Amino acid sequence: MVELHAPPLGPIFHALSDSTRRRMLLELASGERTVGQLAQPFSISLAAASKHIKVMESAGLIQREVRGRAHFCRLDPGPLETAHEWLSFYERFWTARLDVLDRLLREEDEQKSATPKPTPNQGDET
Amino acid sequence: MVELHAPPLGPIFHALSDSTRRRMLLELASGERTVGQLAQPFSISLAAASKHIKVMESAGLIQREVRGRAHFCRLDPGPLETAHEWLSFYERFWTARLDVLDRLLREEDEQKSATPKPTPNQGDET
DNA sequence: AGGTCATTCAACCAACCGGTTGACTTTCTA
DNA sequence: TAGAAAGTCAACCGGTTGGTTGAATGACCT
Repeated sequence: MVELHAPPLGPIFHALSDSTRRRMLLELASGERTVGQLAQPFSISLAAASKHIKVMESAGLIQREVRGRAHFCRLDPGPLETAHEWLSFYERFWTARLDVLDRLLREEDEQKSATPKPTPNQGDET
Repeated sequence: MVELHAPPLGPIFHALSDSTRRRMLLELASGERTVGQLAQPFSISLAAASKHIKVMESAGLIQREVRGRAHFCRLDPGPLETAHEWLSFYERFWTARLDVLDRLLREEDEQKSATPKPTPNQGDET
């Protein structure tokens, strides 16, 4: 375990629930950005962008360094890892679903080669 | 690609941002549950639980089947996989961070055995 | 020193969120 | 068939959210 005091999931998922913030994170994946640089692609005021950044900062997703009059933000991947790990618990459900799909396709394939009927039964779907 | 029309991330992350809903999902990991069963562990009204369930349902996390007067809910892992995949994009950041930590520890270790200086130079960091 | 640049702060607004209560519909059961 | 049980719905409430504007705070530039 690397995270010493794992950040709470609520604020992390809440920060990620807004598309503006997700796009800002994507931008930060390319490197350090100032508040103004992060705000520039959006048609919102600087104050609104500042609020978005504060939401991510208090969720631990962003770290800020003030150099002169500019505030430089950089990505902190820790909370993203925390969220990723939380989701991994449910991984067995979607892999299981894929296994079922795989099994169904395989069975259909076997039936197709065993009984060469031109229009196989569609099942109860529709 | 398995998801035909990937569910939007906003509603998914929003659904996950509430701890009551996350606990309900955990409960659903053990199998099908009715609305009443999902509400029971919490000190909230049935109507409030019903709203939570509707939030998850419209995010695609839950599927409902009405049998008689009971509504049975079961987990749909698709949106969880979508969120997991989205987060995986940032995986390189936390693994990179671990690599750096690893490298630092390794270097410190090498220096300790090569030049047994008690206080090695800290570099230009600070 | 004065002006401009980068950013936050405070106040305000409409919309949404999580919760309640009470009325209602549908289904099961005695 | 009357009542209880399982849920939803609509209305309401206080708090939060995402946005705005205008003023304030520092830091850089000339």
